[in-house]
Amino acid sequence: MTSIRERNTALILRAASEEFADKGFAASKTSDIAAKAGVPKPNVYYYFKSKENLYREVLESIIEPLLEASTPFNQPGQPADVLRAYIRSKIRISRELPSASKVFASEIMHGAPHLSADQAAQLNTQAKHNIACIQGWVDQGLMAKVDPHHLMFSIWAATQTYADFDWQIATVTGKANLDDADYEAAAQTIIRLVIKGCEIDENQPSASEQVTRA
Amino acid sequence: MTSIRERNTALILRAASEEFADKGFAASKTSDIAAKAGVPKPNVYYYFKSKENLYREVLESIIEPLLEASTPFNQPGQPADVLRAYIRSKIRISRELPSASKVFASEIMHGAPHLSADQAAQLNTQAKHNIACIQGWVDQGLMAKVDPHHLMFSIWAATQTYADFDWQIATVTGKANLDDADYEAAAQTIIRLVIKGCEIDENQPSASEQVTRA
DNA sequence: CAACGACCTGACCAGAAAGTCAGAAAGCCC
DNA sequence: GGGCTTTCTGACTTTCTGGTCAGGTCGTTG
Repeated sequence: MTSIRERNTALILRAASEEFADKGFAASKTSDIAAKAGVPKPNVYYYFKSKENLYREVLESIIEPLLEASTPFNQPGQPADVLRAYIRSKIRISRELPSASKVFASEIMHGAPHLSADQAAQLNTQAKHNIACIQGWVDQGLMAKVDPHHLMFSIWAATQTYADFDWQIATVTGKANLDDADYEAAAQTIIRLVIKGCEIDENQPSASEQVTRA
Repeated sequence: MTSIRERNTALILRAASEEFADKGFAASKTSDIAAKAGVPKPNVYYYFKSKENLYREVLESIIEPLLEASTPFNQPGQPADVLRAYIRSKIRISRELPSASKVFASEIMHGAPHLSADQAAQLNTQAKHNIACIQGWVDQGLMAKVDPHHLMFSIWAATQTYADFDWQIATVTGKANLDDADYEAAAQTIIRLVIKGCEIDENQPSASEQVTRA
């Protein structure tokens, strides 16, 4: 029974997520994390060797969900269905793991200095796969000729923003917290922009037709 | 001739922008900023009273450009034209003021603790105006019934991302820096998503027609 | 050219926060 | 209950960095 260990590490990890998300790595104090977790500071060092180590573990906790969000791209499906599922996954992450999401965003914003080469490679590989997948659809004439890189950047940004810039969203909407309906509206708006934006233009030849004519 | 002062404050301000953008407020050292600006540390304190003060000035430098980007909403125009102009302004800011943009994003991400009430109010007022403007278009049947809040969030996010998450963009595209063509492609992609997403659906009654029938 | 203020400098200080440690307490297993 | 490991504790050290200061230099203006 290492239930004490499990309990405490979980407690510390959660407190650390919130603290790092709130203030950033450098501005977060281990003593505050300890206080928030309800344990004495030396225990934080007992379970995690250092502040940086603790930070890395928080960061790691978001990598898997992030990779998992891309599963729609790893299975066969129509462009619209895949994109819809992907957007919903990303929105769900923003909603359910807001702190880890923010920590990740902050990490990326500062050039990912704590991300391991392996983690970066994993994320990058998946991203490139998704982009290649979209490029494939474009080439097959299944969707309009939209730049897949920029399309992905927009989707990432639009979905992440609900975690990262929650203050701005709260200020503008006047609601401290978004509810189910708000997240549904957010998902639908982004899905609409993406799906409509990817629809093949009526009075324009599709990519495959162009190829045939060339 | 206070040209010495002007020169040095500009030098320090630029160095500070980059440093704060790169590492965040807390992780930035005034000694590093001084070194990057090519002046001794006490001079930083001579021209700016404190680190926080310096940070606030950097932050302030982005407020005006940000407000200015909304000018398309303050003049009459067709929805598509206004949105197009707005997106291009925002992309331009991301490109031309990447450091200040990042500092601003980071500030918002952490709950805007250094933003003055006045600055927050200004930004908020403008944001609400833009959203009301879009809502007006929807009500007049000039565009599809898209939630204006979420539309704005998506536009903000999609355009900001080129400054904030430049590392990710560099990693995925494999280019250290985006060139003119890349920014043009980015703008066009976002514009396409937004314009197509806002187009009135053919086989759906517009808002004004609905009102007439009601 | 003198004198006044703006500007520069290296050495210094104070406080805060990361990290440590020796030993006490609590669990756990036989 | 005895002995082992895990967990806890408060007091301590160390390092780092924001901020200061006394005095020097420069440059501008009468």
